Amino acid sequence: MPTYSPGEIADKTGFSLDTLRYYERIGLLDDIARTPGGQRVFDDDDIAWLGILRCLRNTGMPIAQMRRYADLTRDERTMRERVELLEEHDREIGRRLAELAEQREHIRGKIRYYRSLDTAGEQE
Amino acid sequence: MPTYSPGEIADKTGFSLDTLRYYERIGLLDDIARTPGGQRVFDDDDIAWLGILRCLRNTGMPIAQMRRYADLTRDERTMRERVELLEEHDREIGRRLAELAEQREHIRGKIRYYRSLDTAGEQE
DNA sequence: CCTTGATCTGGAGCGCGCTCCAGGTGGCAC
DNA sequence: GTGCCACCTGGAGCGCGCTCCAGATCAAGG
Repeated sequence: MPTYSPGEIADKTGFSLDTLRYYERIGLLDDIARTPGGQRVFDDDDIAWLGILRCLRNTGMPIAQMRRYADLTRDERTMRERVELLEEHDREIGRRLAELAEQREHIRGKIRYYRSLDTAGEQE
Repeated sequence: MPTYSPGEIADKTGFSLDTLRYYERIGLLDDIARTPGGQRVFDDDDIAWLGILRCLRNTGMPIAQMRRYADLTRDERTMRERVELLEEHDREIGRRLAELAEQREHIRGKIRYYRSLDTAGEQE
């Protein structure tokens, strides 16, 4: 299995080195392998997990909830709870999509309004 | 034209009293009328403006950009720039909608995966 | 070896967007 | 008048999610 240095992982995942260390500190990331000298060594499983974190993060999940999810993944018997957590998050995303789309219409209405004024003003 | 106390406005707009004062301090809100004694008095125009702010904020516009928009509305000759600002924001919303929808699919895939494991596990 | 650049640690600091506080004033009901 | 609650001001504080720093160590090339 290939391994990667922290710098490579920062490039691949888009998380900064500081963020990777921060995530490890707060328990979002655990058991990152180390060289005998203490430098971190990542593998493809770590990349996959970071991909999940990136996805949850980008969809607005708070860190506290991601930690809860991370904790659940440490116990094999928590499939049900993981599904519940993700489903609640999915519903949250649904609400945000709906709100965003609705508010977008207001903004577009505003744009049309300005455009109409602008056109009217250019008639001279 | 009816007028409203700060408390009524907080109720109507969902902004807290502190946030209303904060918005006035940083220049998102100006010329709020006052009683002779110095208490704020809002009117329907203020409510409309706060509605716009609420919309921009709910769609993730940073305060710095809302300030820029607020500044533009103080000059009649800035219709073009206002439209540009709103259109850029509209595009930003579009990007966020697309990203949210895409990542949601990943999460749903994850849910389906857990579900399949769960069902398999229940066969005993 | 020695250099050089990547990485290590613990802890302080930051930017955003509010939120809270102390101490004082306004204004309406009684 | 007198309560009493709403509201005022300036400024400090907070929660989140990183981000930066100092000073030390590691690892690979020459």
